[in-house]
Amino acid sequence: MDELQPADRTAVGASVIERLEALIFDRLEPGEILPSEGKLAEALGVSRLTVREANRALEARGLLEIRQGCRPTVAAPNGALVGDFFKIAVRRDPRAVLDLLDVRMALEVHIAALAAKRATTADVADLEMFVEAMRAAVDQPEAFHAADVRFHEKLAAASSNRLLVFLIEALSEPLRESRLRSFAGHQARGRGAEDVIEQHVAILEAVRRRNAKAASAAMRYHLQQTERDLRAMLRGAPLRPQARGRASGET
Amino acid sequence: MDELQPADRTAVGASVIERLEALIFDRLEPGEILPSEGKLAEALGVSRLTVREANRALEARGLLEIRQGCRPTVAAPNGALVGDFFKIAVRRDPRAVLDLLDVRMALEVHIAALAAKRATTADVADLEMFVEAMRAAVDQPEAFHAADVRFHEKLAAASSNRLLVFLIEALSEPLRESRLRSFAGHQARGRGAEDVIEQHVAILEAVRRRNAKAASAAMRYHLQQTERDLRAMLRGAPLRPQARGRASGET
DNA sequence: CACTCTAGCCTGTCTGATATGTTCGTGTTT
DNA sequence: AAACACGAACATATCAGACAGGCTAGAGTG
Repeated sequence: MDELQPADRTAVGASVIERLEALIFDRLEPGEILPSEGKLAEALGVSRLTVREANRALEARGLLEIRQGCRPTVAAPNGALVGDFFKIAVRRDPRAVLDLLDVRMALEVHIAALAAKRATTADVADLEMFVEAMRAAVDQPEAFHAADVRFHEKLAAASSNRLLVFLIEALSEPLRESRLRSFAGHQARGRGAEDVIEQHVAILEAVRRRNAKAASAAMRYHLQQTERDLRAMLRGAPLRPQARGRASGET
Repeated sequence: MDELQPADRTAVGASVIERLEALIFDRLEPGEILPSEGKLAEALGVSRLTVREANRALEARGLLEIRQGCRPTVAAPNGALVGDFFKIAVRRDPRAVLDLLDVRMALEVHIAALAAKRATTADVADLEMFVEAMRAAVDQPEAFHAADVRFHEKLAAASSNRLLVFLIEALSEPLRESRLRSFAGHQARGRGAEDVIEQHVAILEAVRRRNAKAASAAMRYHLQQTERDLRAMLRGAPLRPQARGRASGET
């Protein structure tokens, strides 16, 4: 009698979402595939439409991946959702970029400390490699920036905390979109690149020595310098409206 | 020729989502309402179903609120999405709770420093009030815990960083679900409550004195103690399976 | 003026049909 | 025999029309 009969024709969707969610968490691993919409509709006693909407909702929550022609596959957790949230916040209020920098400071400083405690020798070797890549790319802003990002991502990974990795990942996207990238390029061109490398070396060496406090301090200094240069550049050339190819055409 | 005509009948949904997104960000404020599904379908030249799915997708991303009978309203940004992400991560791997504690440590330590720099006298007064509430509730675990949470939320607000507020909000939900709440109650019963109050006072006083370093240190100590006690309790009585009313009945 | 109640709007769900993308087995070719 | 091309079966994407149930505001009543 407790089998939920479709007496209420209005809460069916939510019920289907819950049941699919339970199915995904309790019986399936990331990468596995779900039955097709038709099969699920029949099994759950609802229409294909309802299953479809449930699938889309779960996709939006990062639990499923849906492509036309293929059955839905269970998605591995990733920071895309959180990145979306940050992007939305910035889009609603551009000043939120400064808040993003605060968040990054908080996370990276802690990451540096954790990495100093938990990094393996292999991790340290990888970090060193990225610093070398930066040295080799002082004249190539793109490559320099890429190596910079990889260094920070690797450091997050070395903290052995997957959530921190996701969060750093989520932060880098909206920060990059906010013209901080062109800034990084600008930064790399001048002799500032050497300072940036030096700051990364300081972090790396602190991690190698397993000195959490020094790693935190080095990271804090690095981000403070980055933010200071950024603010200086923004004052110098404040938000030049991105010159896209769009001349006119606002539907 | 580049006006997206519905020649492709397969990318219509994504296009509608993008257009609605632009509409929401560029022309509407939180609280305003969108046209009904039917109107939008007609205006965009697609079927009601497509608009409906777009609406649900935007709802899942935290941009809309949809209730039966009412037209969709633009939602204010909130941390629910991020909270969902954390909850999902924990559900996939319960050990992620420890990662959550790391994240909280990172954020709260930074929040304490920012609050020391930015808090107004009114903020400090509010914080003091919550400490008083904790003092008055040493024998009422529920109220004690509530005041504790309010203190931390208020501190985040005093950092003048809305993203940090959302993140703290997002963290508290899954942490509470992870039986940390019963722990807080347990903690409040013993004389540990006095220690906890003392730790909050230390944070409060550091903020009042505008001493960012001291505030950070006090917060770090507080969270370290909390985590230490938590681990001790988990070792003492490891995950007692929640005794619900369910005797038997797994579908 | 306050209260009720209903008509109309809106979302929730179902049915059935067509278009488009994916996969995999089959058959052909080299 | 192996590699490639092709098509049938399957799966999702979208459309159209219909009905059920929730919500709101304005008409009507006391």
